[in-house]
Amino acid sequence: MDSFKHPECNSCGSRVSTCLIELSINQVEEISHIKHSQLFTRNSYVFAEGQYPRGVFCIHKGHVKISKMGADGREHIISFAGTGNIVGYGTLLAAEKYNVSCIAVQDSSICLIPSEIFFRNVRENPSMALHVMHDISQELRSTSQRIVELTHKPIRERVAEALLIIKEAFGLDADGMTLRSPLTREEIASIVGTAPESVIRTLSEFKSENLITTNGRTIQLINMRALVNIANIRD
Amino acid sequence: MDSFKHPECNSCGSRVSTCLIELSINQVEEISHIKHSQLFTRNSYVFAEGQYPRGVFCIHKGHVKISKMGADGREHIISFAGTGNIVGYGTLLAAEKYNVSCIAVQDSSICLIPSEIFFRNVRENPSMALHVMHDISQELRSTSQRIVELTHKPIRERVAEALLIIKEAFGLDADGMTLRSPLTREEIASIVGTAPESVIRTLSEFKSENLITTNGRTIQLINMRALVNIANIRD
DNA sequence: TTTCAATACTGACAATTGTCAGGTTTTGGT
DNA sequence: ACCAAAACCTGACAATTGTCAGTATTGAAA
Repeated sequence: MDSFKHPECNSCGSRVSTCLIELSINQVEEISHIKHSQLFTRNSYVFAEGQYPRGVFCIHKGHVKISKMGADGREHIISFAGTGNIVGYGTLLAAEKYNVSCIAVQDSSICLIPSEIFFRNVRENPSMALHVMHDISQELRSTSQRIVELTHKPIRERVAEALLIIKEAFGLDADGMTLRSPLTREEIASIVGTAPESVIRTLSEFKSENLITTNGRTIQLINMRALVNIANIRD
Repeated sequence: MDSFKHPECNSCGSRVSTCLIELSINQVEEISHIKHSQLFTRNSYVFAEGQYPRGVFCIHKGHVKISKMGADGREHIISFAGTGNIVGYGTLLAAEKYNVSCIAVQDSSICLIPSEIFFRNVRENPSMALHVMHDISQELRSTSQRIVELTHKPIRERVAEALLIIKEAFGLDADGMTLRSPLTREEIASIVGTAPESVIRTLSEFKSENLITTNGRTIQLINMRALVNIANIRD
């Protein structure tokens, strides 16, 4: 979590893949000066449930999980974000405490854009405002989708889907099949909404059906088509 | 679903309880002329999964459920909205097809504000834009909350919580305990994410523990405190 | 390289929940 | 007020999933 040389906003992926694309060069320049930048090591908190937001976070490099503690003390992972994404504007705009935590799953370089400057730009720039609305709406859509999948699908389908979610979030190695994911089996269980043992058992099934192979913590998807089928996705 | 005499926006509850409060009298007047108004009977669709949005819906009077079909063909109810609420701006802003359906659970009077006029107001009025963002963010928060509760709580807790959700959405009769809800046991099951039989069984438990009484479809909450406890809510 | 704690895995068992089948009551339309 | 359809309820059973206990493997730090 040490401070270090600030990345330049101008050349940052977050600038072109998010609502910041709506800003002028001068506005980006201003943000570049005002923002804070930090390194977060794996498992360190970017923000935590119950804290008050002080701005929005740009992921300059790395990956984070958005998760939430259940009443029983178990984690549930709601989504992932990676290089070029912005996290935390939902809570900022709702003007409340965070109801989720954001935790680095890899060593990550992340910048904080303070509330005031974010709000000022949203207020003065209708295109940016619409872009933000668009992004939050998308988050809402995928969260609603997850509700239905978590409540109405058996574990086998949900584990298959989790593998696809991980692939989307972290990508594959050059071989086109090895998941670039630092997640433990327990974290996968927190995506699926089940116990780690159930995940492990399902992964063993998949192995014996030649859909995947594993090597320690890493997983290779060797029959993607079949996994998509099992996951039973329509959208 | 017949057309009928249009309600006046000026005196409508939606005007003061939503983002429309940010509009000037003239702007409200304009909407009042352009909007369409319809009566929806119980179980008729206000909009359906897969359709393209043509605007946002103001609930002048009545209640709707926002729900989604699972891959197994079972309904899941994500949330409710009632008199004075606006539904559907999430999808409109995401510029996609609806991924949820909106269905009247009572006979309801609902107005459609066309996309163009909604977008124009959002674009020209930063306060309205921020208000919309605020509301969507709140929806996102409660949807995230539901994910955790649905995946990590046993049925008993979720049924207790469903009763409290119904109370919030529909209110109580003058006696302070009878739920003003037209929902069937199957619909309650669609909130809880389980089979109707499981709901009925849990309600029977609650009855034998003197937490509720039932009279046909209607339910009286006679020990709210205990129900809150069982629901195991923290926020 | 060695060590040790964390993680991965397996099997057996228990608990929860879903499914099916049946009878009863309620509801809404005529 | 009646009737048919829908909704409610109960019990028995099956299937899924969670829990616990124990071993094997891994990988990060000394």
